[in-house]
Amino acid sequence: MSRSIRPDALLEASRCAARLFVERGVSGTSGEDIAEAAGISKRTLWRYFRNKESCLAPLLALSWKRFSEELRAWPAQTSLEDHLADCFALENQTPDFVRDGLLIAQIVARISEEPDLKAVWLTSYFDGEADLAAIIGDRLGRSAQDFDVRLCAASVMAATRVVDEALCRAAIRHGRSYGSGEVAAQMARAIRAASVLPFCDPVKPGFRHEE
Amino acid sequence: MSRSIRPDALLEASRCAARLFVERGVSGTSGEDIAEAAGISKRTLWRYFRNKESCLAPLLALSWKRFSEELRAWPAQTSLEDHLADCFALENQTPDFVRDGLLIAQIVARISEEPDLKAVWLTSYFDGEADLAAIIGDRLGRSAQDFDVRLCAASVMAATRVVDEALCRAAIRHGRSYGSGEVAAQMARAIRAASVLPFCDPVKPGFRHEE
DNA sequence: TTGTAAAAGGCACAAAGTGCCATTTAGATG
DNA sequence: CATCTAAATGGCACTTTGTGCCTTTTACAA
Repeated sequence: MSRSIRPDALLEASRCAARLFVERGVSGTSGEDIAEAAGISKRTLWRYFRNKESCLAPLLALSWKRFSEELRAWPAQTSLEDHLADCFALENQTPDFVRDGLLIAQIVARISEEPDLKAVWLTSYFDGEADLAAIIGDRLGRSAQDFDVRLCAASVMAATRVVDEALCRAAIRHGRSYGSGEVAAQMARAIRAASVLPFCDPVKPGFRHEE
Repeated sequence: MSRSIRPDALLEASRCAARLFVERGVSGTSGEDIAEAAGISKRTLWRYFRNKESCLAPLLALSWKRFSEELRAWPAQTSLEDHLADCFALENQTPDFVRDGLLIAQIVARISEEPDLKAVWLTSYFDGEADLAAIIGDRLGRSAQDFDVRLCAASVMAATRVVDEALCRAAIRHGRSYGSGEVAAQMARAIRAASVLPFCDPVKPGFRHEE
């Protein structure tokens, strides 16, 4: 009767919720369904998550975390295009990442019908803006609190979101399939366009952007 | 006992909810409180709104609608700076607009503590992106569905959001007060910076932006 | 005035979410 | 290994949120 220890039950529950939301929609899946699928009690479910929608948040946050860590590792001498091409190359992705990415893509393809999913999804981008500001700030030798850096981060995040949404919709709903190079190129183009500050090109260490 | 007819009970309920959320927080106000304040039954409240948070949506949507209508009326020969200065000038604002603006500012100043408010707030910006894309598209002689136009709209919306948030926080939480000219200038600067496409300067009728 | 369609209300009920306390579990310690 | 402890989980009663279904009221036209 004793179960094996689950090291990250919360994240696993988040994945279960995502799968159910995709299969049956949000209103079609109850808290009980999610708890059962995740192998936890309802009480624990509501301890993990504030409410039904936010069951998704940890999965989205993880996905952003993996991406933002790759951005953190962006060498100062490399252009955005080259770095993203490298990040998105399939051989550099763990199977876990790919599985989660597919799940998220299915969620994103549904946001126009599911206002609750849309809300968590938007929130996760918003929450990522501070990280992105830190990355951009580092690259430019500026503070992450600098207003222009925050502005730039918000713009770039919005661009990322628009591309994500467009690609997910096209892929899931219209069966369009994308090579990793194509994804990297589209993303790089959008990010570059949305960059108020010049962080996309190779920068010298110690470089400091002038107003 | 017969009450006067309320022409826009839903919007009024939205304002009541906003006031209560500001006074007592979201979790501190029940559906019953909102219904009572708005003078409607609980049943009607839940017909008006999908859930507690989204009670705010109509107020936020109205505020965006008023702003987007001013942007729609932006003469092609006027620069962004001049037009915004005009829009924000106090003598051009109805008392209603000002009252709602103050209420919204109080909400926005609280979003960091209220995840549910944050979610509706972000959603309302997202929902406005299509309008903004239409406005930008018109100004540039491009389609609102054009990918670059949507990208630009999303970027500009993000910039608007960052400025809104910064000003509301500074005003409400730190007692900073802004003249309408100052607000217009900050907003114009951020929007211009975030503009991927050149829609901020006077454009000739029939002008068509080249890739 | 009466007819009528839409909006609002009442009420019972389902689902979401919390408070409180008992139980289990993972380690630490002797 | 036995035992102790703090944290995580579960159970259960209860509140709040939200819906289904039906009745009543309201606006307005004929």
